[in-house]
Parts: sequence; C-alpha cells; structure tokens
Amino acid sequence: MTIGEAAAASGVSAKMIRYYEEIGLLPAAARTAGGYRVYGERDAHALRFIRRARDLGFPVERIAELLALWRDRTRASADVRKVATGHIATLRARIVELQGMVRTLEHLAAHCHGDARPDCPILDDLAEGPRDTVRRDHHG
Amino acid sequence: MTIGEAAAASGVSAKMIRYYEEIGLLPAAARTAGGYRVYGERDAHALRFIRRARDLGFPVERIAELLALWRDRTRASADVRKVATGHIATLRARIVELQGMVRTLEHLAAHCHGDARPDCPILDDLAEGPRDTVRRDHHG
DNA sequence: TCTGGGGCTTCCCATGGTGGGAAGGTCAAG
DNA sequence: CTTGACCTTCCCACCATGGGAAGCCCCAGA
Repeated sequence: MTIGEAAAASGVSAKMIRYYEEIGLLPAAARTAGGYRVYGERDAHALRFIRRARDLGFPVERIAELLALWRDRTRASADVRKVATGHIATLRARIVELQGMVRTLEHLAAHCHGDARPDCPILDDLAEGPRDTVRRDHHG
Repeated sequence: MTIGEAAAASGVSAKMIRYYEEIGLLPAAARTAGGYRVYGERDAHALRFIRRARDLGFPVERIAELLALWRDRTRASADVRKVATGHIATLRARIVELQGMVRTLEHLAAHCHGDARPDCPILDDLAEGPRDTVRRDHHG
C-alpha cells in the first residue's frame, strides 16, 4: 500500500501520516527502493485506531498511550479506563468553561436592545467589566 | 505607562500586547526617544476590553470587530448583538461536539471492567470501530 | 523503450494565541 | 556614572492541520 492508499483506507491524510511518523506516534514505515513509504494491513489498522481516537478528542500524547496499551496484550483494562476517564474529565472541564461563556453572553445579549440605538450592555460589559448579577463566576 | 505597567493594569501580558499591535488589533503605540512603547489610560482601557473579550472566548478577529463597534459611537446595538449571538452559536456547536465525545467515552468506560484483565471495550472500539448502539452519530 | 502524468518525496510556510529566551539598548534610582 | 530592572527585536516552541513548490518515482500505454 502506498501512503495515499493508506490515507484513503484510514481516513487519515497522507500529510498527517507523515507527521505521526515524524513525531514517533507511528514507527518509520518501510520504503521501496525509490524511497516510497510502504504500508500493510496492520499499519492501516493502527491508522484507523488513531483516527477514531482523534475523533474522540484525544490529544496525540494520549493516543500514544492508547496505542501502547493496544499493542500490549498483557495490559490491564484499568489502565485503559484511566486514560479514558482522564480524558472525559478534561472534556467536561472544557465544556463547563464554554458553558460559562455562553451563559454570560446570553445574559448580555438578552439585555441588548438589538436595534439602531448605540447603547449596548455587551460593549458596556467588555469596556467596564463585571458589574451586575450574573458574572464570570464560572471563571474562578 | 510602560508596556509592563499596561500589562499589569490590564491583565494582558506584554508579549500579547506587542502581538496585538503587530497583527493590527491595536494601533502602534507611541514611543519614547529610546524606543520604549508608551501607553495611556485609554490604551489600558482598550487592553482590558480585549482581555474580557478573550475571557469570553472571542477569537481575535471578532474582538477587532467589537473594538471597532466600541469606538464607533454611531453603532447600532443590533450589530454588536449579532457578533455576540454568532459567537454563542459557535460556542454551542463546540459544546455539542464535546458532549458527543463525552457520551461515547462514558458509554465505553462504563462497559470496561477496569481491572487487571486485558479485554477492554474501549480499545476494541478504537480498533474495530463503531459496532453497537450508542455511536458517533453526534459526529455527522 | 520511451513518455506522460499522477503520486510520491522533502522542505518551508501558515494558522491561533501563547510562552520562553537570547542579545542588546534604555531608564531611573542611587 | 553605575547598576539593575525593564525594554527592544528576533527566533523557537507548542498542537494539529493544510497548502504549495521543487524534484523524483512508477506504471500504463504507445
């Protein structure tokens, strides 16, 4: 398989495959006499694994851990779950952050006339900072 | 005010102040004879504005729009609200994405023994792809 | 066997914000 | 005038991805 075929078979772009090899997420691929990278089914499988892990938002660093666990048949499922739950916590924290922003913005937008007049609590808030009730408590 | 004082007064690092100037978010600061940037209260005010907008997750591009509206006393509040609601939509979309990941991961983690045994549905899912009920539908 | 063109190679650049650090100049207090 | 804190610019890094250029490889078709 060429890198293009591996890309098509895995959903990971050729660019990214080379990048993953460069940063050591993947072992260096075998090469043809002419220098072309060659991939097998096993490689394509690993690439699909990576692709799915990325779709679930795992950073490359965690994916490396997951790949190592995957390849280690003596792994403990507890170790895998630890990686997963840690990632869940990270995602949840991010969600909470974003929800806080949304809450504040909704509050501000709700109090903005949204017409031709220039006065606007959104700008007032950005300019003068937190003054009233519902504020950036989520931030601390 | 030196850049360090402006940074302390606004919560924006000196590095970032220079960066914002470089990308045109801020006008070039006045300079002393020796080349030091000089800031006034007005500048500090704008920096605090930027800081708060960033805390609300606005990308620099949107902040530029907000700053322009802020400085334009003939603005329509509707324009401000449009920027805000657009950003809210972006944030919400991101939240939905993250929630989808969390949902999938929770489902997988719940079915993982989490003990010393090696078999693990989390790895199975990453390796073999979506098979059962609760899947990455959120993704499409 | 030659040729064409599509795919491959490496290398550099950009994104978006942020930080770190080096080399050198400035400023204000003493 | 010295000293040391602060400023200047410039480069590098992160994370993950894409774009593009210059040049080489490979195979199908003539």
